[in-house]
Amino acid sequence: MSTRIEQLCQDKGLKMTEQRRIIARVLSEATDHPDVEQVFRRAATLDPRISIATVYRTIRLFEEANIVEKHDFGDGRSRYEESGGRSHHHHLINLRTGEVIEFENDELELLKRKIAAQLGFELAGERLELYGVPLAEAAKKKDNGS
Amino acid sequence: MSTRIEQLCQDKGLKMTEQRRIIARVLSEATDHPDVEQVFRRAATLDPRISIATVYRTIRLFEEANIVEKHDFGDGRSRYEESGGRSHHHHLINLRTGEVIEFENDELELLKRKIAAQLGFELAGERLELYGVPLAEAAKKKDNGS
DNA sequence: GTATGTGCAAATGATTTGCGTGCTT
DNA sequence: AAGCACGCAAATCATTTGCACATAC
Repeated sequence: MSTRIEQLCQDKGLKMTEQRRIIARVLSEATDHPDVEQVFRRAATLDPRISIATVYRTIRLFEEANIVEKHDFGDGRSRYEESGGRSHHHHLINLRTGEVIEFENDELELLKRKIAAQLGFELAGERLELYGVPLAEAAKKKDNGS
Repeated sequence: MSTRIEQLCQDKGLKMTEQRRIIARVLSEATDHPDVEQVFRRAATLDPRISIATVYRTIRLFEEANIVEKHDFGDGRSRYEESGGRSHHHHLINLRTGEVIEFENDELELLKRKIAAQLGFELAGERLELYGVPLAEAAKKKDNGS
């Protein structure tokens, strides 16, 4: 009983192998949004007897089990993060630096559902990223609400 | 001077070849969100002396010139549509059927900008798709606003 | 013990690119 | 005429998969 992910795996009756444990740990500890290659490298550091194929397979497994979320930030590869690691949020990508900023917004959550409902759907998933340029490289002292 | 796209190409000083004209036309006339393969097939119908490599090159060219927008609806390939063809809109994908429904929502537009501004950014781009399941296969008679 | 997972390397699928030739300006 | 564009086929890149072996339950 270490990672929340390990728990979920057992709950779902998945075999808990050493490599899955490692990958679960890497994903749990990540504060960024690593791609498969990065997960692989971090995992290989903890245990070299791991192959990138397994990382792909495991991440896909976790994804299908809703244990991790897949993101696409525009570069070629897919990025991942533990679902529910923090509360529901979205990402804003700084186009100058590539930095990924997380945000959450209740109004937005309501609005998305409302829009889906108006179209006759129940919201089952979404993809939402904002891309922005700094308002003024120096004018960022307004986080308090100005 | 036929398509708006052709205009833009000339304005940008791009050579206007027959294949570019064809591809421009296909994209202009599309009411769906074709992938490269589909654009290729439609273009090849109009003029068989066109290769998929050219379609890739041309679509990428158009994309970089902000003439078309790229979308990713979850299946492997990228989908395209003419920018500004209609007003600014987003997409809701019906998870049951794969159908793509376009919608626009002013409240959402304002909210996105507001969120970006609060984080210290000017909104420069975004990616937003909703995925939904029909509320009830039959309860879709509510398009009028109920 | 048996089903399932893993490593490796080859396969795949979308997209890109080098090269020699053709067409637009 | 000169440069950019095209077609073709080979190359890339991320991701998937077949197969023989290893491991969790």
